[in-house]
Amino acid sequence: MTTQHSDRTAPHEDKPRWLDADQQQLWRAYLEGTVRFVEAVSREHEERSAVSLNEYELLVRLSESPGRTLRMSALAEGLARSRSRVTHTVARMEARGLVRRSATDGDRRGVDCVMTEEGHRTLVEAAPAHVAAVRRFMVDVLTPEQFQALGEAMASVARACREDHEI
Amino acid sequence: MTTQHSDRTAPHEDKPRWLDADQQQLWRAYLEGTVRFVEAVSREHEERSAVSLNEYELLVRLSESPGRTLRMSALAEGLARSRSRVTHTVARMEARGLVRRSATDGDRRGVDCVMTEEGHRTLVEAAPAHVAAVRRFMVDVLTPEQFQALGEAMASVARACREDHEI
DNA sequence: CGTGCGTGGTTGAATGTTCAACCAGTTGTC
DNA sequence: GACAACTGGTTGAACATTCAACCACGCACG
Repeated sequence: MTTQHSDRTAPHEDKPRWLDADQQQLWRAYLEGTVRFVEAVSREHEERSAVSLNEYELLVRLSESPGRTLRMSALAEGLARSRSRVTHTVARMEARGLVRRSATDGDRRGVDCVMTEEGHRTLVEAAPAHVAAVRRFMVDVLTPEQFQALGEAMASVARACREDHEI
Repeated sequence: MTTQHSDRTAPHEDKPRWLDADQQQLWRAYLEGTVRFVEAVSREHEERSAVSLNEYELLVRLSESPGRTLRMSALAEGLARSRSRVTHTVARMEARGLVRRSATDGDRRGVDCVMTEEGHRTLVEAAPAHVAAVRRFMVDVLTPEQFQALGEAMASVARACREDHEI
């Protein structure tokens, strides 16, 4: 693992010094942690479930919405994904019978995405493995205080990103 | 099978209650924060730089290695990406003159990836915008204590994931 | 030696994502 | 009420990633 990081010799000269050494280390830990975490959770989905992590998250959103229904744009916004990506994903899931599309009433531009019974069943089947993975790789390895600090910090980050994007 | 479950009552009924309400909220914040953050930083790269966030991270690894060189497998492991993915990415970057491949000496199976002068120049040009984005969307919106807690928590998560993967 | 197995890396096809162009419907404005 | 600008969504081609099959080399053991 190449976390060799040093001021002593040439190798590091290239990187502008933009955080002090301690901060660098924290930043690296953040990077590695997030990527390994989604990797680990995704792996669980591939191995044990009929839907990918992405699809699972989409189903979760639908399951939480009244009528198990959400507009395409609301889905995209809620998942922080491009509209195009959601269109394609939903198309594939529709072909598998997990969701179904229907016109939004009131606004004829809109399209509602509705979770089917089959989609619901799939979600329920996938949930335990998902939950177990999140526990195993995150919740259970942190103290409650750490988990809370993590959530609060990321809430601030999310807000900053959201604000910037909207402007 | 049109066994309508009670759609209109508790919208949340579907999701097994696997974390208490507060924890749910923290978990959601984590999810949203991480995805919006990479989205925001990526956007900066698309807009202001010649390399994507992925390619940038690869160049950073090389810049930190002696001789600006790393074996393909070391790159893959360090970046937590599949070997295949690194092969393809490096192929594209090689075509653009950012890196170059050469045989590892001592082990004729191995391939070294070397950052070129051009690649180095590109990295140096891209760095300020990258740094600014990370500061703007994360470091500057957190207190030092928050940032530290975040880094430490993710270090634990990373360790848990790594251990699981190796076994 | 030779055979078998593990490692390092590539390949190409299938799959998923992005990007830009587009269509249809809505809203505002004069 | 007509026209421009905006919103919601789709399309298809370009691009990126994954997956499984594969090749070449190294290592161990008979």
